[in-house]
Amino acid sequence: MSVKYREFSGLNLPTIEKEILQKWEESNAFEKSIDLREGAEPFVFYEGPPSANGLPGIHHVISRTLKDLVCRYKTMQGFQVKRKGGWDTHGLPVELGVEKELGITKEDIGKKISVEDYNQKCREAVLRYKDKWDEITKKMGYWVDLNDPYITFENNYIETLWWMLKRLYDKGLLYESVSIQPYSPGAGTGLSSHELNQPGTYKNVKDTSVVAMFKAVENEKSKFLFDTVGDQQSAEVFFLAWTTTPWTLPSNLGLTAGPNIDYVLVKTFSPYTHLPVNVILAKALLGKYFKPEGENAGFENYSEGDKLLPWQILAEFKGSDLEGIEYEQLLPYEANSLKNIQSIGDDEAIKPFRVILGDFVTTEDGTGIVHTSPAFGADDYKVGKKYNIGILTMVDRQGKFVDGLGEFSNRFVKNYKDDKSYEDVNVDICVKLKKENRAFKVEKYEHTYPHCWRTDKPILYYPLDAWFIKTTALKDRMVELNKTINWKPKSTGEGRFGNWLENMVDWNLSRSRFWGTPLPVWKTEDGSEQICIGSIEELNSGIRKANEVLGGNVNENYLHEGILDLHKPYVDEIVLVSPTGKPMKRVPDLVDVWFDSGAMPYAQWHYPFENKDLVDGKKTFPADFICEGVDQTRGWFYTLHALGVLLFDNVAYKTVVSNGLVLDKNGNKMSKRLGNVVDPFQTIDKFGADATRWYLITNASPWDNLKFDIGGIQEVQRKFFGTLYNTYQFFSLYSNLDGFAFKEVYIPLEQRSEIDRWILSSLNTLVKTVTESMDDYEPTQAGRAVEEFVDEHLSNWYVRLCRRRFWKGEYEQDKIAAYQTLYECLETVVRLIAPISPFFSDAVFQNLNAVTNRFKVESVHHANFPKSNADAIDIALEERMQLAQDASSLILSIRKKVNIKVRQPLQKVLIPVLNSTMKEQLSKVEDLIKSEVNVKEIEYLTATEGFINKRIKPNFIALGKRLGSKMKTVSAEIGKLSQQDISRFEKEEKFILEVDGEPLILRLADVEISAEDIPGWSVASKGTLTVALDITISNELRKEGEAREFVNRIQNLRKDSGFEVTDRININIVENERLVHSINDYKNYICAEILADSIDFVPEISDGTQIEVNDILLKVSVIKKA
RNA sequence: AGAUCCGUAGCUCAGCCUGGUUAGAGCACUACACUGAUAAUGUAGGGGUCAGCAGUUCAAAUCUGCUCGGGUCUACCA
Repeated sequence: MSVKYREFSGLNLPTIEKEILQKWEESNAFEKSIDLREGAEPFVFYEGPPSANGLPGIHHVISRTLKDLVCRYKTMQGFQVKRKGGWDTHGLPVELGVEKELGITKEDIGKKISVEDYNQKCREAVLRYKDKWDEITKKMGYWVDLNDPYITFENNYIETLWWMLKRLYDKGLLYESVSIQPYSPGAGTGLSSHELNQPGTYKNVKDTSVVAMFKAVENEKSKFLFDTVGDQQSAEVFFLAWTTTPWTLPSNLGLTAGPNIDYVLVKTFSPYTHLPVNVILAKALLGKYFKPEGENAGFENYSEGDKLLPWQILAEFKGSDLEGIEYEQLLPYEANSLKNIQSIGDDEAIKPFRVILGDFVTTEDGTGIVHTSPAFGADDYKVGKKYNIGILTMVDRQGKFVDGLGEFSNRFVKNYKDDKSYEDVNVDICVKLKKENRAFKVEKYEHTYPHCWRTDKPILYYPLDAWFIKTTALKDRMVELNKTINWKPKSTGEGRFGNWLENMVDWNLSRSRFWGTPLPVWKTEDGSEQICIGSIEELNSGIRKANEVLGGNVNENYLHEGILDLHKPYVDEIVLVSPTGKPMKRVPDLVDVWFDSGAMPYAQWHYPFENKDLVDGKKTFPADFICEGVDQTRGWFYTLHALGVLLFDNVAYKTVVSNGLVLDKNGNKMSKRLGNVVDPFQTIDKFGADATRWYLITNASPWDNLKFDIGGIQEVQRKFFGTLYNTYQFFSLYSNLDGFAFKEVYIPLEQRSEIDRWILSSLNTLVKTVTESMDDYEPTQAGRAVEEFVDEHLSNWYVRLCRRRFWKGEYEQDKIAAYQTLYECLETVVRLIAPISPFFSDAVFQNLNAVTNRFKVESVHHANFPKSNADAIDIALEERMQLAQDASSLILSIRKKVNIKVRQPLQKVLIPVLNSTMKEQLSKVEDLIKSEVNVKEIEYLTATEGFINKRIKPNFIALGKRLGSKMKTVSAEIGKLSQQDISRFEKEEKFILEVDGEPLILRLADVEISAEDIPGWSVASKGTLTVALDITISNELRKEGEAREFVNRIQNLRKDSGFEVTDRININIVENERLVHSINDYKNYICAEILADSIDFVPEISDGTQIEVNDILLKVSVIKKA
């Protein structure tokens, strides 16, 4: 037996990991883990591509740990798990980073720097931190294939995107429309939601707000209003509508009411003109404009100076009653005439200036009637479209009013030019309305409003042309298929994602940026003809055709080789030709980067131009599993799902795990600003990837937010890895001495001792638990179960109780059984934890396997996951071991209380047994208890009246159901039972209780009886288990105790002297009256324990050591035999 | 504003789905013990209005509703 188990010199996870990493690299362990499963059933995993233009953070480590552990687990379960990596390379963050670096703004692109150069910069920037990413990937033990990653800016990738876009186009799911988007007149550009969410964009501002009065037209529809008003002098009826942006009023086309909101018609006076008026507003908002004491008061006596406005409700009705009522245009000018409105929309059916209905109306602010200008609000636009009230954009892209608006023409709606003499046009509009009896209330209103992060000016919501994917067309199918997806946690799928699907709007694909996938749509100048390109080949033939048809130098740079780069500016230089022979230019839009990532299932394989079968043959589609942060719910999870359903009528993933955020230890979000960002490199270097991974996984469920605390990693390192390490060290120490290499036949379970069968039973139960948890994507449960096993069962019970078996005696059956058992536990545990902590598990596995060669693999990651052996599981055994642990713990606590150390043997323990099962269970573990607590015998007490005091209490679960409300009375009655009653109850197994004059028959199952006390003994109890300890120390016991103390002291001396465990010794003791009997009586025992060949009492020792045994001092010398 | 997750010991978390009468564990703290696993370990102790309020129930940490606090996502609107 030349090969020995390698013994670690100390637990240093980072060092072990470096070593393992090197081995993995040398042996291509990752590639092999896939190759070894060639032909096996695939388990499909998609890597959500990170963007390498930022540094990896600790939050990347958690989601990658989750991905990695699932993939490793599935591999060990026999699946082939290919893991193609990828890089997300397009998009705004990249562009902003480059702009910052170059010190330019969007406007400079094409001026100070050409689009070509700019995009080149972006291309260089996207993989700026690739090295850092590769490093963290390696160090954290994330196995992913980065040799052949998909990169979203590559032509092949973009070509697949084009193919997809064309398919959508052909299906009629890609269309152009206006959408109302945040727009910065100062910067002259639309803003993405990302830009709008920059810190500090939402500012508290005071705006001039106005409640405007829209005069209702009297006709058949509005008759019921005017009837109520009667023939007052001024029979005018006004709708009140509030706005904080008076500049939108010239563009007003409708008034939106809530169909179920209660409205009232109120007779009152205008606070400004003091003319009698009748106004309509939501009933719930009356209090905002009218004082209670003004109701029905003094209309006749009202005069201009009066503070109190008299008012009276004339009628009450629902919003739905108002639908269709017309009103006079508030600010009519040339530019916003009905004729113009209809000609803008090219539709004579457009009918503005009506009351329409919308669900978005609330009664929290304003009047409950919303002034609606479809150009300047998304809700307005939507409802306006539904009612076909047209659209007016009376503000140009610079942020000023257009011509034809009288005195307001060409005035900026906000001070976009930093004009010192700027006068707020909103105020002037309000003044005009006041004068014309069209304003009911004008005031400054404070609210938050988004500002452009670049110009610091308030943004406008502005209609811009954009391309959309008609996701709403397949909404039902998306909802339906979502129900088949296994969401972890479930609530995210049903709640956050489900709601999102229910409220889906069409996907706005357009981005007016530079670095991204160009939308492959070309249009003729008049827009009458357009074409969507679906491949490079199609584009190249279009290039040639256009040159042939249009002649001249059209596309001359692209005739020879075709297009080489599918980005701007090149694609924009291409002119195509329409069927009717007109030139077509590309629409300038880029595609939302989320389309890039949502397309990765297909684009990563350049589908359908290559690898067609991978997708069509369902070999790599859909994914069995994906995992990202919960913030991806409406990002990647959505786009994957949308494209999967839209294009393939299939889910894109079967299981999705959305992990929570990583917060700092105080629960704050990590941010550079706060300086609380955890550097994953430092953490891993210091504590090791395994401890970090284990901590991240076991500390909280993946979907809960994690409060990241370095202290927690230290704890994991010490508690879990330290314990496992110690257990392994213990094993290797002794098996190296004994030469155990698992060469002997596997000893059948029935021939092993109780404790061996117990730990193996627990082990198999553990395997079952872990497998179930992992299958259910609950790694936290799995990890915690292993922790408990290693700590509580394996280390603190099995090894502690079995230590002697390893170091004492010959290498025979029982010892071999112990080795086999402990070995099996270690070998199984490391395979169980391999997915979570890939390094340490592999180190231990390889150390074990190097000696025994039980697995014909190089790495734990090539081994199979353990399978639970149901035959090895013995629930009764596990229960009685628990009983033994509890009993021991109780006895030790008594020893502690009366201050008798464990080395002092005691004679007897009494344990009252409540039934025969309990006695049977206890007697099977009797020896364990006795040796653990150093007691000679255990006596079982059966119900002997007077000796044991018993306690009885109702079994609430059983009785509660039966008794219901009588429970309280019965509970009290049971509590009153005497010791005699309880005995009789136990003997007869039933008891009749008088409750409210009625007999109630109780069975034993209806109550819980426990032993409480044994008068005259030292007792302790836990649950139904009670123990009593005989604490008298006889002379014989005292001597044995002293012998044991003596052994202990000598063992310490051996250790201090640096003797080997196997060295034999001779001992001389200076004669000592008080201990001579103890030592002589137990000489054989002592010699056996301390490996002594002789113990002699001598008159004097020259250079001995002073030791102490139970306060007795004596001098000894220990001599190692040569 | 809506959706969702979370709130249990000083800290990190179990328990909640399926309600049952002394609410657990680890860490930390205190004291004692142990010392052929020792960068360990055992025993004991203090420490809780289970965020708050209300409801359902014989019985609520557990079920329901509301409120408060924290996080995230979406939206930001007259």
